[in-house]
Amino acid sequence: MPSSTVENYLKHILLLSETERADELVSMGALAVALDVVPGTATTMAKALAADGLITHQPRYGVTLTPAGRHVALSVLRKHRLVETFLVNVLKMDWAAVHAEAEQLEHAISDDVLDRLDALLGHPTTDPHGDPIPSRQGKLNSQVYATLATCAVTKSLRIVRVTEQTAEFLQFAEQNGLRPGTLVSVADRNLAAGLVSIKKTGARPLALSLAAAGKILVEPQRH
Amino acid sequence: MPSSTVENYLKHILLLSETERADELVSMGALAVALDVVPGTATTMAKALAADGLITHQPRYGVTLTPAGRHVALSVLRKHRLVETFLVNVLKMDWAAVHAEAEQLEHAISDDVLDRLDALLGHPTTDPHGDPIPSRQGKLNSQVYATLATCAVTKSLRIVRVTEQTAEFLQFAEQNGLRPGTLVSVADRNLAAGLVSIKKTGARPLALSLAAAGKILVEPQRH
DNA sequence: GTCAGCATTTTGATTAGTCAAAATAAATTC
DNA sequence: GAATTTATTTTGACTAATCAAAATGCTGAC
Repeated sequence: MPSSTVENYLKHILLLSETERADELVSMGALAVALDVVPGTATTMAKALAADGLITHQPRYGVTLTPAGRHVALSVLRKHRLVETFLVNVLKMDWAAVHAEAEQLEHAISDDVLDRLDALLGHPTTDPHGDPIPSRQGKLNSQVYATLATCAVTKSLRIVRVTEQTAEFLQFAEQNGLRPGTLVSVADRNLAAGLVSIKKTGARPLALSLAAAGKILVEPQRH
Repeated sequence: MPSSTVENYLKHILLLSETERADELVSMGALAVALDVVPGTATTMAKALAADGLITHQPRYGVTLTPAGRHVALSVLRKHRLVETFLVNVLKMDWAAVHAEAEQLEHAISDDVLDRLDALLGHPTTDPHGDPIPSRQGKLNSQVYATLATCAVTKSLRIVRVTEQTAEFLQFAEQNGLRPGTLVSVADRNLAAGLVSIKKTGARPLALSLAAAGKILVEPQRH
């Protein structure tokens, strides 16, 4: 069994390689920041994971997951997102609090318990933040969506995902009703000022920084 | 936060001191066996826990929990038993499998999640094996029951608890319908042969070793 | 009362994961 | 193309938890 530490490294390598444009290596710097360790620690761990065949390490350039490493990472991510879904849907926990809980539970839950949880929840495909849940077979829907920072202005949009884990941001989103499923439109975008103004039907406009708007993924509203 | 290792030491000290007659010290030998480490490791850890004020250590004689240590131990035990109850009652898992699962989850679950689980389950006072669940305030019902090895013969009895964690024994008990709540009577007890013969109403008698019978706690049947 | 047997403690070593800080290599600037 | 900046790697050290095996100290038998 991989340790929780190993699971965390692999999970974050997966998440970082999703963020970067395809088949880019994940840098030691980015990995160290994600795991909150000094860069030297990330290098040491990278060598150990490479020796175990879980990642490939191109010294000085970065790492990628091997199939074996990706398999572990997807399993951890599936646990994380199903646990989050359970905590919100069944235990009625706050959207903003569940990430921290799931960080712990994802390493303690067995495949058997996970399967039962999955069935109890009705085999969901996304978690409460709209993040896709890897399938049991390890398939991860990584569809590319527009964000409130990049989509066309005034179009009728549906929020599909909020890609930010901090309780702070999620609380803000919650309070302003910016959850997956919510219908919004972009009223105005001012690149110079770095501001996006969005509007929920029947509510007053809300200003977001471009950075914040970029965390909210949307699709054209379906009818 | 105490590490999982520390939590496990404290939990097992609590469990061992429940087993022993009151206010006996828990020996390093017993502790080492319970935690599956060599005795020297238990000694080393005992000194560390004593330095942290979680136990008192009488060198060469044994250890007991301080109030602070007992508090941690009870919290872990509460998590363990509520998780077991959840796994059996909600996820419909097998009686025999849940102990191993709960060993992991007890260290990963927060107090907040635990409270919600407790409410979801309707604030149970015992887990599926009949083991008492410590209250949120840290009260542990440690009522002393007779066992099938010690109770009067032919009396009408109700099983209240099965004090054995191994999947093997629990599977055996399950298959023979020896769960908490089941009504049984002791048909015969042969101390020389070390055998107890028990009988469920409307079933044929079942032979148990004295050791096995001693794991099954009973009370006089209530009407 | 001495000694053998046993549990406990001590000692020295190991592994996983980490940090601080020095050394090195790559990229950027001029 | 040399020099500076920046990222990465290396080195040495530390902590938590563990084991193997030697040393110690109770305890009960004689």
